[in-house]
Amino acid sequence: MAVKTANESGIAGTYVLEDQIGHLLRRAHQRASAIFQEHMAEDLTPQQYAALIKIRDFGSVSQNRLGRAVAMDPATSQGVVQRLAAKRLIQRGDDPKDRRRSLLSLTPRGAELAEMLIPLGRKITAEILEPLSEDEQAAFLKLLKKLT
Amino acid sequence: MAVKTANESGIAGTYVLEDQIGHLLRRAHQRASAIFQEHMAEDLTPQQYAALIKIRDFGSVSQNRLGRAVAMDPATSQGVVQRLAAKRLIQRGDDPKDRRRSLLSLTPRGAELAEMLIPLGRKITAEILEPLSEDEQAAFLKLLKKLT
DNA sequence: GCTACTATGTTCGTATGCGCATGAACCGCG
DNA sequence: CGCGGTTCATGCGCATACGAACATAGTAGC
Repeated sequence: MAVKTANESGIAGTYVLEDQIGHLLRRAHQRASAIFQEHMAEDLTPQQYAALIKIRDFGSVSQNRLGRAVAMDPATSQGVVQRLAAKRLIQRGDDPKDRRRSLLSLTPRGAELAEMLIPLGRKITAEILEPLSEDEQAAFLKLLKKLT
Repeated sequence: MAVKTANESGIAGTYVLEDQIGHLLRRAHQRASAIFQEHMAEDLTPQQYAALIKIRDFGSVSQNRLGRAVAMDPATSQGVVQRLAAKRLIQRGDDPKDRRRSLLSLTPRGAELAEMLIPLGRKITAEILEPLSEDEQAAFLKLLKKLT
């Protein structure tokens, strides 16, 4: 029964939601987050984990700079930083050179935890990629990076 | 406990957040959403658009079934459906066979809008994939579907 | 026909995620 | 020095996203 009218380009095919990249990316991200939450310790969310690792890499960093590094809006990183601080994993110090900034750094507990969580992060990454072969994983990573 | 040290695989290398799939998927999804919002009409969010298209495909569908079709939690689809109804794009009817359900369907305005938006959806998909060549796009789609 | 299980829609709480606005502080240039 | 533009942190509003808990409504097994 007349499925053709849906078609603007004359020929074109059907429009299948499940074939749209945006939708697929959303679902893949959903699955990745679910796997992450399933295995991560300390009730850390993916974003909290990312922030923790980045602060570890920087040693000491302002909130905005951290946000840019992990691709978070300033308003968003604000909340993430707050929750990490509430968990006593990071602390805020003052920047003597810029009174607007608060310098974030890991607490001893945060530093210790970060080291313990990294191997866990590797396992999670492996599990997310498990449906793909080695070669496919490499190819996928390469293409995904182009879409960032 | 004692997950050995930071390194379960023995050698392993550095741990770069930017190489983790979860993080890359999140960023790619972020970019896709941004491109979508930039071009979509009627202030429709990606999820609202997905729901609209799916209801169009179904003709008439319950809220939970719709949610499963577009990969949304019942609690989440509730909100999306509410906002689409507030925009007068969909309407809720009663299911005579199951008094728990409310059957969703497009309003005339919603149906008309859906037809107009589909070509827009195609353009958006194309723009999101623009950084990739034709071959890469096909390969990426294929791999991405395996991770859903 | 009754009971146990399941399904549906809803509300609550928490966590992103972003646009927009604001106040404070910094910086470059004249 | 001072002024305009920029940066930083924060707040508010809206929209996902999902777990948990609920009341109501079907359904399967006995």
